[in-house]
Amino acid sequence: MRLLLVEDDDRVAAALSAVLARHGFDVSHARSGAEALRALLPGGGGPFAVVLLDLGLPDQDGFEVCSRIRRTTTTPVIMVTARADVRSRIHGLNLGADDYVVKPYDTGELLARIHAVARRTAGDEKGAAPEPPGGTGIPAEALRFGPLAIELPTRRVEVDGTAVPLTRKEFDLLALLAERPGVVFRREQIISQVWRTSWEGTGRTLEVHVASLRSKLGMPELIETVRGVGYRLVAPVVER
Amino acid sequence: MRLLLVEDDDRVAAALSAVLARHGFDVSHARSGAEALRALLPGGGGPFAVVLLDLGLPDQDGFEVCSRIRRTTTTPVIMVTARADVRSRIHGLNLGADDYVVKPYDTGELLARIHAVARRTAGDEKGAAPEPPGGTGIPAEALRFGPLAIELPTRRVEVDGTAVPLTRKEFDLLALLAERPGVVFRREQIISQVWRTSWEGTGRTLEVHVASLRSKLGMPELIETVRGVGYRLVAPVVER
DNA sequence: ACCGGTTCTGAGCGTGATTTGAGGATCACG
DNA sequence: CGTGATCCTCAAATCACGCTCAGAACCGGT
Repeated sequence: MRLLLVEDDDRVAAALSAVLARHGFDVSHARSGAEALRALLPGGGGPFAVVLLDLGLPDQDGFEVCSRIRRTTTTPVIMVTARADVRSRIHGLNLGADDYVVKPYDTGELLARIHAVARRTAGDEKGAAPEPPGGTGIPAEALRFGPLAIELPTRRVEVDGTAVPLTRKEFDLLALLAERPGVVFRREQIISQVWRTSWEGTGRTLEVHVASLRSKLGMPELIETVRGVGYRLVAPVVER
Repeated sequence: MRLLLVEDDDRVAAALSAVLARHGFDVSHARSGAEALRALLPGGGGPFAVVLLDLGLPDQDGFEVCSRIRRTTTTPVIMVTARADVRSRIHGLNLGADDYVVKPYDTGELLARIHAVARRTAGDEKGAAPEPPGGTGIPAEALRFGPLAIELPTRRVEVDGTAVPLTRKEFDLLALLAERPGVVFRREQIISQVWRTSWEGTGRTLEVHVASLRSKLGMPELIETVRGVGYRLVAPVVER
Protein backbone atom coordinates (compact mmCIF):
# COMPACT_ATOMS: atom_id res chain seq x y z
CA MET A 1 0.00 0.00 0.00
CA ARG A 2 1.55 3.24 -1.13
CA LEU A 3 1.66 6.43 0.92
CA LEU A 4 2.77 9.90 0.00
CA LEU A 5 4.41 11.70 2.88
CA VAL A 6 4.59 15.46 2.43
CA GLU A 7 6.97 16.89 5.00
CA ASP A 8 9.77 19.41 4.70
CA ASP A 9 11.79 18.30 7.69
CA ASP A 10 13.98 15.45 6.53
CA ARG A 11 14.62 14.12 10.00
CA VAL A 12 10.96 13.86 10.83
CA ALA A 13 10.23 12.36 7.44
CA ALA A 14 12.93 9.73 7.75
CA ALA A 15 11.77 8.65 11.17
CA LEU A 16 8.15 8.43 10.18
CA SER A 17 8.98 6.70 6.91
CA ALA A 18 10.83 4.03 8.78
CA VAL A 19 7.90 3.37 11.06
CA LEU A 20 5.43 3.27 8.22
CA ALA A 21 7.65 1.03 6.15
CA ARG A 22 7.93 -1.34 9.05
CA HIS A 23 4.17 -1.59 9.03
CA GLY A 24 4.02 -2.58 5.42
CA PHE A 25 3.61 0.75 3.70
CA ASP A 26 5.50 1.79 0.64
CA VAL A 27 6.35 5.40 1.38
CA SER A 28 7.18 8.14 -1.10
CA HIS A 29 8.47 11.41 0.25
CA ALA A 30 7.80 14.91 -1.03
CA ARG A 31 9.51 17.94 0.52
CA SER A 32 7.25 20.62 -0.82
CA GLY A 33 3.78 21.23 -2.08
CA ALA A 34 4.95 21.40 -5.65
CA GLU A 35 6.74 18.12 -5.32
CA ALA A 36 3.67 16.54 -3.80
CA LEU A 37 1.42 17.68 -6.59
CA ARG A 38 3.91 16.37 -9.11
CA ALA A 39 3.97 13.00 -7.41
CA LEU A 40 0.20 12.79 -7.67
CA LEU A 41 0.27 13.19 -11.41
CA PRO A 42 0.08 9.97 -13.39
CA GLY A 43 3.47 8.34 -13.46
CA GLY A 44 4.62 10.27 -10.44
CA GLY A 45 4.95 7.14 -8.35
CA GLY A 46 1.33 6.68 -7.48
CA PRO A 47 -1.39 5.79 -7.11
CA PHE A 48 -1.32 6.43 -3.40
CA ALA A 49 -3.72 5.04 -0.87
CA VAL A 50 -3.30 8.08 1.37
CA VAL A 51 -1.46 11.39 1.45
CA LEU A 52 0.00 12.54 4.77
CA LEU A 53 0.19 16.29 4.47
CA ASP A 54 2.18 18.53 6.76
CA LEU A 55 0.82 22.04 6.76
CA GLY A 56 4.11 23.79 7.47
CA LEU A 57 5.59 23.68 4.02
CA PRO A 58 8.24 26.06 2.74
CA ASP A 59 6.88 26.85 -0.69
CA GLN A 60 3.18 27.23 -0.22
CA ASP A 61 0.35 27.04 2.23
CA GLY A 62 -0.63 23.50 3.19
CA PHE A 63 -4.30 24.31 2.88
CA GLU A 64 -3.72 25.47 -0.63
CA VAL A 65 -1.97 22.23 -1.43
CA CYS A 66 -4.83 20.22 -0.02
CA SER A 67 -7.37 22.06 -2.03
CA ARG A 68 -5.32 21.58 -5.17
CA ILE A 69 -5.05 17.90 -4.52
CA ARG A 70 -8.80 17.80 -4.15
CA ARG A 71 -9.31 19.62 -7.36
CA THR A 72 -7.61 16.99 -9.45
CA THR A 73 -7.77 13.75 -7.49
CA THR A 74 -9.87 11.90 -4.96
CA THR A 75 -6.86 10.61 -3.09
CA PRO A 76 -7.53 10.73 0.63
CA VAL A 77 -5.61 13.34 2.60
CA ILE A 78 -4.71 13.21 6.27
CA MET A 79 -3.40 16.51 7.55
CA VAL A 80 -0.62 16.14 10.06
CA THR A 81 0.40 19.36 11.69
CA ALA A 82 1.32 21.28 14.77
CA ARG A 83 -1.51 23.75 14.27
CA ALA A 84 -3.90 22.60 16.93
CA ASP A 85 -6.50 25.36 16.97
CA VAL A 86 -10.05 24.46 16.18
CA ARG A 87 -10.34 26.95 13.36
CA SER A 88 -7.54 25.30 11.45
CA ARG A 89 -8.98 21.87 12.01
CA ILE A 90 -12.36 22.84 10.72
CA HIS A 91 -10.85 24.67 7.83
CA GLY A 92 -8.71 21.70 6.89
CA LEU A 93 -11.54 19.22 7.08
CA ASN A 94 -13.85 21.43 5.10
CA LEU A 95 -11.22 21.79 2.44
CA GLY A 96 -11.59 18.12 1.75
CA ALA A 97 -9.16 16.52 4.16
CA ASP A 98 -10.29 13.15 5.45
CA ASP A 99 -8.69 13.47 8.84
CA TYR A 100 -6.69 15.97 10.82
CA VAL A 101 -4.04 14.82 13.26
CA VAL A 102 -2.26 17.21 15.59
CA LYS A 103 1.43 16.94 16.42
CA PRO A 104 2.72 15.55 18.58
CA TYR A 105 0.73 12.48 17.80
CA ASP A 106 0.94 8.89 18.88
CA THR A 107 2.39 6.79 16.10
CA GLY A 108 0.02 3.96 16.75
CA GLU A 109 -2.93 6.26 16.48
CA LEU A 110 -1.68 7.71 13.24
CA LEU A 111 -1.36 4.21 11.86
CA ALA A 112 -4.86 3.36 12.96
CA ARG A 113 -6.19 6.50 11.32
CA ILE A 114 -4.37 5.79 8.11
CA HIS A 115 -5.92 2.37 8.09
CA ALA A 116 -9.34 3.76 8.84
CA VAL A 117 -9.17 6.14 5.92
CA ALA A 118 -7.63 3.62 3.56
CA ARG A 119 -10.29 1.09 4.49
CA ARG A 120 -12.99 3.53 3.43
CA THR A 121 -11.40 4.49 0.19
CA ALA A 122 -9.98 1.17 -0.94
CA GLY A 123 -11.33 0.44 -4.35
CA ASP A 124 -11.93 4.02 -5.30
CA GLU A 125 -8.83 3.94 -7.44
CA LYS A 126 -8.00 6.52 -10.00
CA GLY A 127 -6.09 9.18 -8.21
CA ALA A 128 -5.59 10.59 -11.65
CA ALA A 129 -6.98 13.48 -13.52
CA PRO A 130 -10.61 13.65 -14.54
CA GLU A 131 -11.50 11.76 -17.66
CA PRO A 132 -10.95 13.50 -20.93
CA PRO A 133 -14.17 14.73 -22.50
CA GLY A 134 -15.83 12.75 -25.21
CA GLY A 135 -15.16 9.41 -23.57
CA THR A 136 -17.77 6.74 -23.18
CA GLY A 137 -17.63 7.20 -19.45
CA ILE A 138 -16.87 3.65 -18.52
CA PRO A 139 -13.70 2.16 -19.93
CA ALA A 140 -11.38 4.77 -18.47
CA GLU A 141 -7.77 3.83 -18.17
CA ALA A 142 -6.72 2.12 -21.35
CA LEU A 143 -3.58 2.95 -23.23
CA ARG A 144 -3.21 2.30 -26.94
CA PHE A 145 -0.22 2.14 -29.16
CA GLY A 146 -1.16 1.04 -32.60
CA PRO A 147 -2.14 -2.61 -32.35
CA LEU A 148 -1.30 -2.69 -28.64
CA ALA A 149 -3.91 -2.03 -25.97
CA ILE A 150 -3.17 -1.91 -22.26
CA GLU A 151 -5.99 -1.90 -19.74
CA LEU A 152 -4.67 -0.85 -16.37
CA PRO A 153 -7.49 -1.79 -14.01
CA THR A 154 -8.04 -5.10 -15.64
CA ARG A 155 -4.40 -5.82 -16.23
CA ARG A 156 -5.18 -7.06 -19.68
CA VAL A 157 -3.03 -6.54 -22.72
CA GLU A 158 -4.14 -7.08 -26.27
CA VAL A 159 -2.28 -7.07 -29.54
CA ASP A 160 -4.47 -6.89 -32.61
CA GLY A 161 -7.45 -7.73 -30.45
CA THR A 162 -6.10 -10.98 -29.06
CA ALA A 163 -5.24 -11.11 -25.40
CA VAL A 164 -1.64 -11.66 -24.41
CA PRO A 165 -1.10 -13.14 -20.95
CA LEU A 166 1.61 -11.31 -19.05
CA THR A 167 3.10 -12.04 -15.68
CA ARG A 168 3.04 -9.52 -12.90
CA LYS A 169 6.48 -8.07 -13.48
CA GLU A 170 6.04 -8.00 -17.21
CA PHE A 171 2.81 -6.10 -16.93
CA ASP A 172 4.13 -3.64 -14.37
CA LEU A 173 7.15 -3.01 -16.53
CA LEU A 174 5.09 -2.44 -19.64
CA ALA A 175 2.63 -0.23 -17.80
CA LEU A 176 5.44 1.89 -16.46
CA LEU A 177 6.97 2.49 -19.85
CA ALA A 178 3.60 3.02 -21.47
CA GLU A 179 2.68 5.74 -19.02
CA ARG A 180 5.28 7.97 -20.60
CA PRO A 181 5.77 6.86 -24.16
CA GLY A 182 8.97 8.09 -25.70
CA VAL A 183 10.72 9.04 -22.50
CA VAL A 184 13.72 7.04 -21.45
CA PHE A 185 13.62 5.32 -18.10
CA ARG A 186 16.90 4.51 -16.43
CA ARG A 187 17.47 1.02 -15.24
CA GLU A 188 17.51 2.05 -11.58
CA GLN A 189 14.32 3.96 -12.10
CA ILE A 190 12.60 0.97 -13.58
CA ILE A 191 13.88 -1.33 -10.92
CA SER A 192 12.78 0.87 -8.06
CA GLN A 193 9.32 1.23 -9.55
CA VAL A 194 8.60 -2.28 -10.65
CA TRP A 195 10.51 -4.01 -7.90
CA ARG A 196 9.47 -1.83 -5.01
CA THR A 197 12.73 -2.58 -3.27
CA SER A 198 15.63 -0.30 -4.15
CA TRP A 199 17.96 -3.30 -4.30
CA GLU A 200 20.62 -2.49 -6.80
CA GLY A 201 20.44 -5.55 -8.93
CA THR A 202 23.64 -7.02 -10.20
CA GLY A 203 21.99 -9.56 -12.40
CA ARG A 204 20.55 -9.81 -15.83
CA THR A 205 17.06 -9.73 -14.40
CA LEU A 206 15.80 -6.64 -16.09
CA GLU A 207 17.08 -7.68 -19.49
CA VAL A 208 15.36 -11.01 -19.24
CA HIS A 209 12.04 -9.45 -18.48
CA VAL A 210 12.39 -6.99 -21.29
CA ALA A 211 13.23 -9.82 -23.63
CA SER A 212 10.24 -11.84 -22.60
CA LEU A 213 8.02 -8.81 -23.03
CA ARG A 214 9.34 -8.16 -26.49
CA SER A 215 8.78 -11.71 -27.55
CA LYS A 216 5.34 -12.03 -26.02
CA LEU A 217 4.12 -8.85 -27.59
CA GLY A 218 5.51 -9.81 -30.96
CA MET A 219 6.59 -6.23 -31.51
CA PRO A 220 10.28 -6.29 -30.68
CA GLU A 221 10.79 -2.73 -31.82
CA LEU A 222 8.24 -1.38 -29.39
CA ILE A 223 10.66 -1.33 -26.50
CA GLU A 224 13.83 0.36 -27.52
CA THR A 225 17.00 -0.06 -25.54
CA VAL A 226 19.01 3.07 -24.98
CA ARG A 227 22.53 1.96 -24.46
CA GLY A 228 24.09 2.90 -21.16
CA VAL A 229 20.88 4.41 -19.89
CA GLY A 230 17.81 2.26 -20.01
CA TYR A 231 14.72 1.61 -22.05
CA ARG A 232 11.86 3.44 -23.60
CA LEU A 233 8.64 2.62 -25.34
CA VAL A 234 8.55 4.04 -28.82
CA ALA A 235 5.14 5.30 -29.79
CA PRO A 236 4.27 4.23 -33.28
CA VAL A 237 3.84 7.23 -35.52
CA VAL A 238 0.34 8.50 -35.13
CA GLU A 239 -1.37 11.35 -36.80
CA ARG A 240 -2.02 14.33 -34.62
CA MET B 1 -29.01 13.33 5.62
CA ARG B 2 -29.83 10.90 8.39
CA LEU B 3 -27.76 10.42 11.50
CA LEU B 4 -28.04 7.90 14.27
CA LEU B 5 -27.01 9.33 17.61
CA VAL B 6 -26.23 6.68 20.23
CA GLU B 7 -26.04 8.36 23.62
CA ASP B 8 -27.52 7.41 26.98
CA ASP B 9 -27.60 10.86 28.50
CA ASP B 10 -30.82 12.49 27.33
CA ARG B 11 -29.66 15.99 28.09
CA VAL B 12 -26.53 15.67 26.03
CA ALA B 13 -28.44 13.96 23.27
CA ALA B 14 -31.09 16.65 23.12
CA ALA B 15 -28.56 19.44 22.94
CA LEU B 16 -26.50 17.77 20.25
CA SER B 17 -29.57 16.77 18.30
CA ALA B 18 -30.69 20.36 18.20
CA VAL B 19 -27.39 21.53 16.83
CA LEU B 20 -27.26 18.80 14.24
CA ALA B 21 -30.83 19.42 13.19
CA ARG B 22 -30.06 23.06 12.77
CA HIS B 23 -27.36 22.07 10.34
CA GLY B 24 -29.68 20.06 8.21
CA PHE B 25 -29.36 16.59 9.68
CA ASP B 26 -32.24 14.28 10.36
CA VAL B 27 -31.31 12.80 13.72
CA SER B 28 -32.52 9.55 15.23
CA HIS B 29 -31.67 8.83 18.82
CA ALA B 30 -30.82 5.52 20.45
CA ARG B 31 -30.22 5.23 24.19
CA SER B 32 -28.50 1.90 24.28
CA GLY B 33 -26.45 -0.44 22.21
CA ALA B 34 -29.36 -2.77 21.68
CA GLU B 35 -31.53 0.07 20.52
CA ALA B 36 -28.84 1.23 18.15
CA LEU B 37 -28.45 -2.18 16.60
CA ARG B 38 -32.19 -2.43 16.22
CA ALA B 39 -32.28 0.93 14.47
CA LEU B 40 -29.69 -0.24 12.01
CA LEU B 41 -31.75 -3.22 11.01
CA PRO B 42 -33.78 -2.76 7.88
CA GLY B 43 -36.86 -0.74 8.62
CA GLY B 44 -35.34 0.63 11.78
CA GLY B 45 -35.38 4.19 10.51
CA GLY B 46 -32.31 4.05 8.34
CA PRO B 47 -30.38 4.09 6.23
CA PHE B 48 -28.08 6.39 8.10
CA ALA B 49 -25.23 8.36 6.63
CA VAL B 50 -23.30 8.21 9.88
CA VAL B 51 -23.59 6.74 13.36
CA LEU B 52 -22.35 8.83 16.28
CA LEU B 53 -21.51 6.31 18.94
CA ASP B 54 -20.94 7.12 22.58
CA LEU B 55 -18.82 4.50 24.27
CA GLY B 56 -20.26 4.94 27.73
CA LEU B 57 -23.44 2.96 27.28
CA PRO B 58 -25.41 1.34 30.04
CA ASP B 59 -26.17 -2.02 28.53
CA GLN B 60 -23.01 -3.06 26.76
CA ASP B 61 -19.52 -2.08 25.86
CA GLY B 62 -19.41 0.54 23.14
CA PHE B 63 -16.58 -1.26 21.41
CA GLU B 64 -18.70 -4.34 21.26
CA VAL B 65 -21.50 -2.35 19.69
CA CYS B 66 -19.17 -0.94 17.08
CA SER B 67 -17.87 -4.32 16.25
CA ARG B 68 -21.41 -5.65 15.84
CA ILE B 69 -22.37 -2.77 13.64
CA ARG B 70 -19.40 -3.56 11.49
CA ARG B 71 -20.32 -7.17 11.32
CA THR B 72 -23.58 -6.53 9.57
CA THR B 73 -23.37 -3.12 7.94
CA THR B 74 -20.90 -0.76 6.36
CA THR B 75 -22.45 2.33 7.89
CA PRO B 76 -19.74 4.75 8.97
CA VAL B 77 -19.21 5.08 12.70
CA ILE B 78 -17.75 8.05 14.53
CA MET B 79 -16.96 7.28 18.13
CA VAL B 80 -17.68 10.16 20.44
CA THR B 81 -16.49 9.59 23.94
CA ALA B 82 -14.77 10.84 27.03
CA ARG B 83 -12.23 8.05 26.89
CA ALA B 84 -9.23 9.97 25.69
CA ASP B 85 -6.43 7.47 26.14
CA VAL B 86 -4.51 6.40 23.10
CA ARG B 87 -5.18 2.73 23.62
CA SER B 88 -8.90 3.26 23.38
CA ARG B 89 -8.56 5.39 20.30
CA ILE B 90 -6.48 2.84 18.51
CA HIS B 91 -8.74 0.06 19.59
CA GLY B 92 -11.81 1.90 18.41
CA LEU B 93 -10.36 2.78 15.05
CA ASN B 94 -9.11 -0.73 14.48
CA LEU B 95 -12.52 -2.09 15.30
CA GLY B 96 -13.77 -0.38 12.20
CA ALA B 97 -14.68 3.09 13.42
CA ASP B 98 -14.12 5.82 10.87
CA ASP B 99 -13.20 8.52 13.33
CA TYR B 100 -12.76 8.99 17.05
CA VAL B 101 -13.66 12.27 18.71
CA VAL B 102 -12.89 12.96 22.35
CA LYS B 103 -15.23 14.83 24.65
CA PRO B 104 -15.35 17.63 25.23
CA TYR B 105 -15.27 18.44 21.57
CA ASP B 106 -15.90 21.53 19.56
CA THR B 107 -19.25 21.29 17.87
CA GLY B 108 -17.98 22.84 14.68
CA GLU B 109 -15.21 20.30 14.48
CA LEU B 110 -17.62 17.46 15.04
CA LEU B 111 -19.74 18.77 12.21
CA ALA B 112 -16.73 19.04 9.96
CA ARG B 113 -15.74 15.48 10.79
CA ILE B 114 -19.22 14.19 10.13
CA HIS B 115 -19.13 15.85 6.77
CA ALA B 116 -15.69 14.48 6.03
CA VAL B 117 -16.84 10.95 6.70
CA ALA B 118 -20.14 11.34 4.90
CA ARG B 119 -18.39 12.82 1.90
CA ARG B 120 -16.33 9.67 1.55
CA THR B 121 -19.20 7.33 2.06
CA ALA B 122 -21.78 9.04 -0.09
CA GLY B 123 -23.01 6.60 -2.63
CA ASP B 124 -21.89 3.42 -0.90
CA GLU B 125 -25.10 2.02 0.42
CA LYS B 126 -24.93 -1.41 -1.06
CA GLY B 127 -24.71 -4.74 0.65
CA ALA B 128 -25.65 -3.23 3.95
CA ALA B 129 -28.48 -4.85 5.79
CA PRO B 130 -30.41 -7.79 4.48
CA GLU B 131 -33.95 -7.16 3.41
CA PRO B 132 -36.68 -9.04 5.23
CA PRO B 133 -38.10 -11.94 3.26
CA GLY B 134 -41.19 -11.24 1.25
CA GLY B 135 -39.96 -7.73 0.68
CA THR B 136 -41.90 -4.79 -0.56
CA GLY B 137 -41.15 -5.67 -4.11
CA ILE B 138 -38.33 -3.24 -4.47
CA PRO B 139 -36.63 -3.85 -7.79
CA ALA B 140 -33.84 -6.21 -6.91
CA GLU B 141 -30.49 -5.09 -8.10
CA ALA B 142 -29.20 -8.26 -9.62
CA LEU B 143 -25.98 -9.04 -11.41
CA ARG B 144 -25.73 -11.83 -13.93
CA PHE B 145 -22.81 -13.72 -15.28
CA GLY B 146 -23.91 -16.54 -17.48
CA PRO B 147 -25.62 -19.05 -15.22
CA LEU B 148 -24.77 -17.02 -12.14
CA ALA B 149 -27.19 -14.51 -10.64
CA ILE B 150 -26.38 -12.31 -7.67
CA GLU B 151 -29.09 -10.36 -5.91
CA LEU B 152 -27.44 -7.69 -3.83
CA PRO B 153 -30.32 -6.52 -1.64
CA THR B 154 -31.45 -10.01 -0.88
CA ARG B 155 -28.00 -11.51 -0.65
CA ARG B 156 -29.13 -14.46 -2.68
CA VAL B 157 -27.07 -16.23 -5.26
CA GLU B 158 -28.33 -18.62 -7.89
CA VAL B 159 -26.57 -20.85 -10.34
CA ASP B 160 -28.72 -22.21 -13.13
CA GLY B 161 -31.78 -21.09 -11.23
CA THR B 162 -31.04 -23.05 -8.08
CA ALA B 163 -30.12 -21.11 -4.97
CA VAL B 164 -26.66 -21.52 -3.54
CA PRO B 165 -26.33 -20.72 0.15
CA LEU B 166 -23.31 -18.56 0.82
CA THR B 167 -21.90 -17.39 4.11
CA ARG B 168 -21.53 -13.72 4.85
CA LYS B 169 -17.90 -13.43 3.91
CA GLU B 170 -18.33 -15.51 0.83
CA PHE B 171 -21.12 -13.32 -0.38
CA ASP B 172 -19.33 -10.08 0.38
CA LEU B 173 -16.30 -11.33 -1.44
CA LEU B 174 -18.30 -12.38 -4.46
CA ALA B 175 -20.26 -9.16 -4.49
CA LEU B 176 -17.11 -7.11 -4.38
CA LEU B 177 -15.57 -8.89 -7.33
CA ALA B 178 -18.83 -8.90 -9.24
CA GLU B 179 -19.19 -5.18 -8.90
CA ARG B 180 -16.44 -4.68 -11.41
CA PRO B 181 -16.10 -7.78 -13.49
CA GLY B 182 -12.75 -8.18 -15.08
CA VAL B 183 -10.87 -5.76 -12.92
CA VAL B 184 -8.21 -7.16 -10.71
CA PHE B 185 -8.56 -6.56 -6.99
CA ARG B 186 -5.43 -6.74 -4.89
CA ARG B 187 -5.44 -8.89 -1.86
CA GLU B 188 -5.08 -5.91 0.48
CA GLN B 189 -7.95 -4.21 -1.26
CA ILE B 190 -10.19 -7.20 -0.85
CA ILE B 191 -9.24 -7.63 2.75
CA SER B 192 -9.91 -4.04 3.66
CA GLN B 193 -13.25 -4.10 1.87
CA VAL B 194 -14.63 -7.42 3.00
CA TRP B 195 -13.04 -7.47 6.42
CA ARG B 196 -13.79 -3.93 7.41
CA THR B 197 -11.72 -4.00 10.53
CA SER B 198 -8.05 -3.37 9.92
CA TRP B 199 -6.00 -6.32 10.92
CA GLU B 200 -2.54 -7.45 10.13
CA GLY B 201 -3.51 -10.43 8.10
CA THR B 202 -0.88 -13.07 8.00
CA GLY B 203 -2.92 -16.07 7.19
CA ARG B 204 -4.40 -18.09 4.45
CA THR B 205 -7.81 -16.71 5.20
CA LEU B 206 -8.51 -15.13 1.87
CA GLU B 207 -7.46 -18.20 -0.08
CA VAL B 208 -9.73 -20.37 1.98
CA HIS B 209 -12.75 -18.23 1.27
CA VAL B 210 -11.95 -18.04 -2.39
CA ALA B 211 -11.63 -21.79 -2.50
CA SER B 212 -14.94 -22.32 -0.80
CA LEU B 213 -16.61 -19.85 -3.13
CA ARG B 214 -15.23 -21.59 -6.15
CA SER B 215 -16.39 -24.94 -5.00
CA LYS B 216 -19.84 -23.79 -3.91
CA LEU B 217 -20.49 -22.02 -7.16
CA GLY B 218 -19.34 -24.98 -9.16
CA MET B 219 -17.67 -22.64 -11.60
CA PRO B 220 -14.06 -22.71 -10.53
CA GLU B 221 -12.97 -20.67 -13.51
CA LEU B 222 -15.20 -17.77 -12.61
CA ILE B 223 -12.79 -16.39 -10.08
CA GLU B 224 -9.40 -16.10 -11.60
CA THR B 225 -6.32 -15.70 -9.51
CA VAL B 226 -3.79 -13.21 -10.77
CA ARG B 227 -0.51 -14.28 -9.35
CA GLY B 228 1.27 -11.73 -7.24
CA VAL B 229 -1.65 -9.35 -7.40
CA GLY B 230 -5.02 -10.68 -6.39
CA TYR B 231 -8.21 -12.00 -7.88
CA ARG B 232 -10.74 -11.08 -10.47
CA LEU B 233 -14.07 -12.25 -11.69
CA VAL B 234 -13.80 -13.14 -15.33
CA ALA B 235 -16.05 -10.96 -17.38
CA PRO B 236 -18.55 -12.65 -19.58
CA VAL B 237 -17.39 -12.61 -23.16
CA VAL B 238 -18.84 -9.63 -24.90
CA GLU B 239 -18.70 -8.87 -28.54
CA ARG B 240 -17.37 -5.51 -29.53
C1' DA C 1 -24.69 -22.93 28.53
C1' DC C 2 -24.95 -25.62 24.56
C1' DC C 3 -24.69 -26.60 19.64
C1' DG C 4 -24.13 -25.97 14.64
C1' DG C 5 -22.20 -23.29 11.43
C1' DT C 6 -18.72 -19.96 10.16
C1' DT C 7 -14.22 -18.16 10.17
C1' DC C 8 -9.40 -18.43 11.10
C1' DT C 9 -4.81 -20.72 11.53
C1' DG C 10 -0.80 -23.58 10.38
C1' DA C 11 1.93 -27.00 7.79
C1' DG C 12 3.15 -29.06 3.69
C1' DC C 13 2.97 -29.21 -1.37
C1' DG C 14 2.96 -28.06 -6.31
C1' DT C 15 3.32 -24.85 -9.94
C1' DG C 16 4.92 -21.00 -12.16
C1' DA C 17 7.37 -16.89 -11.99
C1' DT C 18 11.74 -14.93 -11.11
C1' DT C 19 16.47 -14.97 -10.90
C1' DT C 20 21.04 -16.52 -12.05
C1' DG C 21 24.95 -17.76 -14.89
C1' DA C 22 27.84 -18.32 -18.87
C1' DG C 23 28.69 -17.48 -23.44
C1' DG C 24 27.64 -14.98 -27.73
C1' DA C 25 26.27 -10.76 -30.23
C1' DT C 26 26.44 -5.91 -30.80
C1' DC C 27 27.83 -1.26 -30.13
C1' DA C 28 30.88 2.94 -29.41
C1' DC C 29 35.13 4.57 -29.86
C1' DG C 30 39.96 4.95 -30.76
C1' DC D 1 39.96 -3.08 -37.30
C1' DG D 2 40.59 -4.01 -32.45
C1' DT D 3 38.89 -3.64 -27.87
C1' DG D 4 36.14 -3.09 -23.90
C1' DA D 5 31.73 -2.30 -22.42
C1' DT D 6 27.02 -3.32 -22.73
C1' DC D 7 23.24 -5.98 -23.84
C1' DC D 8 21.02 -10.35 -25.32
C1' DT D 9 19.88 -15.47 -25.38
C1' DC D 10 18.91 -19.69 -23.27
C1' DA D 11 18.42 -23.02 -20.00
C1' DA D 12 18.61 -24.51 -15.42
C1' DA D 13 18.00 -23.50 -10.40
C1' DT D 14 15.69 -21.08 -7.02
C1' DC D 15 12.08 -19.02 -4.85
C1' DA D 16 7.62 -17.04 -3.90
C1' DC D 17 3.02 -17.61 -4.04
C1' DG D 18 -1.32 -19.59 -3.81
C1' DC D 19 -3.70 -24.14 -2.90
C1' DT D 20 -5.38 -27.90 0.07
C1' DC D 21 -6.62 -29.92 4.24
C1' DA D 22 -7.66 -30.51 8.82
C1' DG D 23 -8.45 -28.87 13.14
C1' DA D 24 -9.13 -24.87 16.46
C1' DA D 25 -11.40 -20.69 17.73
C1' DC D 26 -15.20 -18.08 17.39
C1' DC D 27 -19.97 -16.45 16.90
C1' DG D 28 -24.89 -16.46 16.96
C1' DG D 29 -29.11 -18.61 17.95
C1' DT D 30 -31.81 -21.67 20.96
